[in-house]
Parts: sequence; structure tokens; C-alpha cells
Amino acid sequence: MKQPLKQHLTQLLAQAVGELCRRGVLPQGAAQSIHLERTRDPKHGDFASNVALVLAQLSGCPPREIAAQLLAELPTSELLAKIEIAGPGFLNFFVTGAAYRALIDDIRGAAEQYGRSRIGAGKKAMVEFVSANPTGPLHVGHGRGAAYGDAVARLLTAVGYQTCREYYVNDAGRQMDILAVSVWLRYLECCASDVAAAAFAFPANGYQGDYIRDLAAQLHKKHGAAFQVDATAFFTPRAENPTENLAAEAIDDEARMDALIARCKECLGARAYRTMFAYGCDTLTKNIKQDLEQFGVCFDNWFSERSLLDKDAIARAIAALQKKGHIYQRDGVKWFKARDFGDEKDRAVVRANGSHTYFASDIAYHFTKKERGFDKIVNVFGADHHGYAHRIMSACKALGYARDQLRIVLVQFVALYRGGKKIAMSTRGGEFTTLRELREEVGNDVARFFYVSHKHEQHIDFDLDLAKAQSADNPVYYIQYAHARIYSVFGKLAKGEMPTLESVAPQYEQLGEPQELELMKTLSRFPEVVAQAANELQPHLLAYYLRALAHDFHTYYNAHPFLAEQAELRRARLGLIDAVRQVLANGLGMLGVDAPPNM
RNA sequence: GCCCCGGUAGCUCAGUCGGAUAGAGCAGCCGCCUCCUAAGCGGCAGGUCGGAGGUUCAAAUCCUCUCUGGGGCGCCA
Repeated sequence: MKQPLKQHLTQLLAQAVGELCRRGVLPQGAAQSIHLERTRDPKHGDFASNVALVLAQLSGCPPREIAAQLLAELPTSELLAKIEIAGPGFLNFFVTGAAYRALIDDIRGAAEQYGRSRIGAGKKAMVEFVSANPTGPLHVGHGRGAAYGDAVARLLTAVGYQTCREYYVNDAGRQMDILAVSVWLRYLECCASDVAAAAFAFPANGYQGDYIRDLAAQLHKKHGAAFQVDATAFFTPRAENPTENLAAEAIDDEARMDALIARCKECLGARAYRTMFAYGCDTLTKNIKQDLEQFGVCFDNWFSERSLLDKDAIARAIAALQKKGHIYQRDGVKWFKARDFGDEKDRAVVRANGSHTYFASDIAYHFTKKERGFDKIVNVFGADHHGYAHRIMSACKALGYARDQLRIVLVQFVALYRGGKKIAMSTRGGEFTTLRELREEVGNDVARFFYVSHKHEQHIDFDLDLAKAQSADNPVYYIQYAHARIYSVFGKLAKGEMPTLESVAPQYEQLGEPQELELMKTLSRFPEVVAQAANELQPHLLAYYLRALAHDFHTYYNAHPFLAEQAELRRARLGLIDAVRQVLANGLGMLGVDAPPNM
């Protein structure tokens, strides 16, 4: 039985429906209504289909009558003990114990391949995630995106896709200029030019975090006074341009920041500014990379926004849109006809002064994604980017993406609580909890499992005190414990006088206890869960599944001894729990969580 | 003002393109280690699925309205 149970039964049902269609009992297209699902109540068998109820409406026949005709047409299968018509017209399928028992050796034979499939075989997928601006350390919100995106990538790999993890580095644009200026101002403080500090308060909309001071200190240590300027002259407004009054409180904060950036470039010269800019950007990018690697998240590609210019991608992307007639000019500005693709308004791509907008970079970026030949593209965005999702989607439609080629997933916020109080999160304000701190407090596995066990569209509240206090009760330990317990049993076996499992092939006929059947049933669901989680980009389904599997195992553990006196029974039980061990390991692996042999 | 996501047990959350009696963990109560790891197991209790209409054989699930919490709306990034 190499084919998953559910798939097999669905095919049988499809044959029966097809036959009734041919005979004209059912309308054409009835096959679309075939659904088979796992039952909740064992009285209803293992699988149930409501197909007769749905077809009753289409054909005008009473549902139980349709069910009876389908039953008559269903091909026999040695995997089925019986099929019943129940309630208003459900078809209930009862799977034989033998079918489940055969699964054990299938799993043990397939080993780490069990649960994987070839749904995406021969296709390339890209998951773009995190993509935080390199303007500071990653915080707990980014951690969620990282854990989620990585799990999605692992799931897509599991169902056969050749998967690429990509991080889009926003290393161009105003935010990075603000970073550069922030570093530079702190650097001036390091130069002990007390005048600078005295003459000028650090701007409120600059990056406030202590890490900026660290960066500045390193920069000073490395380059000495290379970037020093006469602070008094720098901050003194020049008569010919009063808006340059950098210290004035009268002008708007953002305007002041722009002036500050301009003056900084001017005073340092393009080359020195570039060096300093790159220093901040590169260092922070490196830190982010390191953080993610320590979290177990490794990207295949770090895609630089600036590289779009080198590749001439922006010009090419705009030209491509222009050629298709999706660009028009008004007031000297080039607009993309986003409204033609479902957005609420048209969007500017090139300003009157010739500079391109941020959106133009994004179009170009998605132009390259298409160019690179990905069949399935997943963008994982923070919920705060939801306004952008429409725009990107409309641009991709215009660029000729196939329907459903791009999936944009919005991951909701993580609200952090400590001592019952919400912790504010602001990178510029410098007040936030970093991913690193979280990892150090609760550990990678707890953090990853917590993140990934929530639906992405659910806001989550993370109480740090609670997480620490309850870390021993964390569900991830419950699952890992089941895995470790199995190792422990085999360890015991190796030390004892009983023959090891490998010496004789197990026969599973004796496995008939309720806990054993339940466990086998749960094991059989694994490939379905993986496929669904991958298709729907919902790793939390797998997290819940693993919890259920661990529970079935612990129940079994408490009910029956595995190292039974009777050799035949012992081998069978050990075979079963070996299959459980395999599935736990495979599943945890797909979530990026360790499966330790002992705890 | 418009758009997105939530509101399910005291708390944190699941709930299969509508399906049979709405589930789990934590917290609470009662039991279980001469036996493979008690980070475990069994049991009890806990619900007008935010509210009101509607669609139908069937609604936590779909539609409309409404209350409520979070987020977003630029030639910023």
C-alpha cells in the first residue's frame, strides 16, 4: 500500500460516481462534488463522504437513494472492511486493521521520505521572507516571519518543490540614509567633539537604539577621525538657505532629517559618505544574518535592492510595462495603471525629477523573480505591509504572472507582554525586544514552535514571563519527550537480554489494542497533513498534528509495555513505535525543531 | 472615511472548499509510578461559537448589518 489511504478511497469513489454519470443517473460534472474526509466519531468509520447529499441537490434524487447506488458501484477493496450508508446519506468507510498494520513497514521502509510527496516535483518555488530593513537588530515580530517562512519553505521542499529562500535587502532609500546619519552623529560624539553634542540634540526621528552607539564606536576605532567635520560650522545655518537650519525646532522633523542627510553628504563628500553608509548597512545585515542562522534559518539568496540598478532591472521592468501599455505620463510623472489590475488607484513609478519610487524597485524586484523562472512565489509580509500587497499583486498581474503564481501572506503582529504590560515596539525609538533576547530566554525550539503553531492571520500575544514560567509545560517538549521516550525504550532493549528488533522481521497481526489502532490511524494521516499544510501555507496544521501524535503515543506508553515478554508481540510493538519515532522526527524537522534522542 | 485580520471554555488557541454530539493545552477538582523517562496517563467540571437577521436538508464555517480589539491607507521607505 504505497498510495495514501485517502487518495486510494477517493479514487474508488470517483469510479463509482463516474459510472453513474455514464448511465445518466447523475449529471455530468458530478465528479467535482467528491469529497472524502476523516471522521471525528469512530462510529462513522474512518472516512466519510457527503457526496450523496451534495449530488441530491443537483440530480433531484433523495440522498440515501444516491448513496445506495454509489455503494453498489463501488469497486471492492481489500483495504475496506465495510461501507455503510448513515444518517441523511453519508457514506461511511471502515478501513481494515490489516490495512493500517501494513502501514508500519511502509513508514519504516520510507524512513525520512515518509510524508514527502511529489506534488511539486520539477517545479521551482521561492519563499521571500523576513526582508527587514538593515536598520537595526531583528525583533520578535521578525522572528515570527522567520519561523513561519522557513517552515513554509521546508514544507514546499517536502512536497517536491525545488525551494529557494530569499531575503530582500532594502539597502537603498531614505531609511538607510537616516541610519547613516544616525551613526554619523553618534560617531561625532565619539570624536569627543563636545561641541557637536552640545550644539545639537540627536534627532527624535533618528535611530535611537544603543546599537547605533556601538556601531559609531567601532567606526571611530577603525577609521579614527576620517569622518570628522567642524561641528559648529556644520550646524550653523547658512544665511542663503534658512530651511537648512538643522537645529531649529520650528521646521518639520522629516524635513529637518532630509536637510541633515543632504548636509551630511555634502560635508563628507560622496565617497566618504558611501563608506560610512556601507559600514552601517553591511554590519547590520551581517548581524541579521547571524541572528537568523543561530535561529536555524538559512537563506539561499540575499537579494540587494541596490543590485537592481546594476542589473538595469528597474529600467527593464518599466520598459516591459510600458510596452504592454500599462504606463502613462502625467505632470512629468510616470504612472502605472494599477487600477486596471484591481488596485484602488494608479501608482507613481518615476517622479518628475527622474528618480524612481520605492514601488518601482518592487516592480523591478518582482520582474527578476519572474525572470528567474519560479513556478510558485510566496511573499511573506508583516501585516503592516498590507497596503502594499495589492500594489505588488497588481504589478505582477501586469508583468504577466500566471494566476496563483504569487501568493502574498500577511503575518500578523506579535504583541509582547512582560509583567502583564504590553511592550512597545519601535525600531527608531530603540525600544523593542530582539529576537536574540527571546531566543536566549526561551530557546530556539520553544520560540519556533510557538510562532509556527499559530495561524499566520492570528494576532498573537506572547507573555514573556508566562513563556519562561511555563517553558517546562511547553507543547514542544511534550512532542520531543515522546520522541526521546522511544529512543529510551530502544536503549533499554540494547542493554537487555532480549533480541534486538532487527534480528527478526516483525509480524503485526497481534496489534489490535484500541491505543494501537488509534496510533496507526494517526500515523496514516501524516502525508495528508503535510500536503495540506504545504498547499495552504499553514504549518500550524502540522504542529497540531504532531501534538496529537505525541498524545496517542503517550497514551499507548501508559497502557501497554513495549518490551513485552512474548517475543512476537514485543517485536510488533517495537515496530510500531519505531514508525512513530520516524514520523515525529520527520514532522519536527519540517517545522525546523530538533528531535532530540533524550531530554 | 475606505481597506485588511481577529472576537470559540476562566486564560492561550484549533476547528478540513458548510456536515453527524464544537475540540485541545494551561489553570481547577479527583485518581495513577515495586513496571520501558510522571516533561506522562485516566477521569470530572467548564460553551447563547461577540450580537441580530438571511441563504438550506444542514451554519462556528457562506451573505448583509452591527458591536468590539489590532493593523494599514502618500510622487515615505
